[in-house]
Amino acid sequence: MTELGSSPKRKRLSYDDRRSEFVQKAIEFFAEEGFDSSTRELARRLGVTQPLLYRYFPSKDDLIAEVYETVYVQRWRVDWDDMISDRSTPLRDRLIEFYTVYTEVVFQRDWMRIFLFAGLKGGDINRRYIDRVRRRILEPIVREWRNEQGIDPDALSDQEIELAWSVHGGIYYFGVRTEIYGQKPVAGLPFVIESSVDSLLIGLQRLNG
Amino acid sequence: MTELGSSPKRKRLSYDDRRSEFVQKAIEFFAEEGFDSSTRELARRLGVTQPLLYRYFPSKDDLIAEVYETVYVQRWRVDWDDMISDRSTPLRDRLIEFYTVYTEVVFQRDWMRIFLFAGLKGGDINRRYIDRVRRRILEPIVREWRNEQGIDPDALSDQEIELAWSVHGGIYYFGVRTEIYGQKPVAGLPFVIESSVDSLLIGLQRLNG
DNA sequence: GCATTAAATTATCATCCGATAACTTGCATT
DNA sequence: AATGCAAGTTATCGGATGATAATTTAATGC
Repeated sequence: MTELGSSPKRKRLSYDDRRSEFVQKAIEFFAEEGFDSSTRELARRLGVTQPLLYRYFPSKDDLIAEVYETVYVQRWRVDWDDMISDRSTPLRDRLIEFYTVYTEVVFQRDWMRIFLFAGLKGGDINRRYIDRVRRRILEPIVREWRNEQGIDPDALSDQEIELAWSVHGGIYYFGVRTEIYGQKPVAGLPFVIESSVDSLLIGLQRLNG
Repeated sequence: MTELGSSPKRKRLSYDDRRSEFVQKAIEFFAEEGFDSSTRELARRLGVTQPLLYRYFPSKDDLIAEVYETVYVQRWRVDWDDMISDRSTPLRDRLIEFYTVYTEVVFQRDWMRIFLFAGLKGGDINRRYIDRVRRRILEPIVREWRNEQGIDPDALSDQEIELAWSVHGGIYYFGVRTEIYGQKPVAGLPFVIESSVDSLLIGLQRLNG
């Protein structure tokens, strides 16, 4: 007879299984409570003792580093690049589709909160992520637009990128308001994505008028 | 002969002076180090002993509450309302002017960091601030635009507000990128504000097309 | 079934934290 | 100059925290 949820003596997992279980729970835990929360409380929620954590991670900071790695590297989808560059469909449709799936990943409470915690902690994770967004999302978008217009895709300007940032930020901030600050959105996410994409396309047009 | 910076025996300030000195330094301190940082370190930077803080604030949380109050209530400029509603100048100019002075206040490192820390801490400060932005900034903007168009100012729709949020968020996110994540902006703030305002005006036009 | 080994726990340390109580000292009033 | 009082410090408490060492215990190979 086992107890509810987990058996009373849930011991002796393999090293790899235990380790990934720790990282997974640590993501949830630190996302909700912040990185200043105690390893004891994390261990309590894992149903293990606190010193056990130190047999898998040399220090708390090492565990945190692993949390970063797992969230930001693991959840980046490689097919996003293809979605943006798939010239068999109109750019507007591509961008709406991309931001729909992108926000499915990014508009998750743990993702957003850990991103904010990391940014305030002052490491370079956020800077690196932002660079990646620019190179892998914004610049390709502008290039695709320029290609569709029949102008040199590689001659993109700083203003075009900054415009893309504004639109991207507008969408992102929708997630912050709803997921972090708990604001009920007055109109839905699909509307925000569509009008933002249109706004970007019109803005690019105006810049190259 | 006094030492550099402050006299060696800088004692006996009046209650009010000391209190506001504590609050002011606490804003800088918590903005940089987070609210989980110790009262001992804060006292050290103030050049006083830690128990002295407790003669001015019953608890650490009370001090933090005062930090919130000071930053968000004190720095809100009452003339913002007038700037948005001043019908002697074109709406576009008003909005550019407003966002120029608004970002001068909001794009400050301590303001932004405390806002983010507060949001992650989970109180209702951010929700209340966001409500205020909607009621005092976004709704007036949309009403002004509708008035300029000769349509009922009070018949504003959810989509119009959400559109204003996207533009507002795009501008705000520029501040987050530059002030929090330390990203060098590729184009300057004036460009972001101007193109964002234009984007809003065009978007409103499209919604009412 | 017994030994080996690594998973997991118990016990503990040094430090830090928020908060309180008791004591000291500078300043204004007379 | 003596006095009253509030500004400021010293000392300390109970609890939490990251981390380490020693010990126990469950699974695996023979």
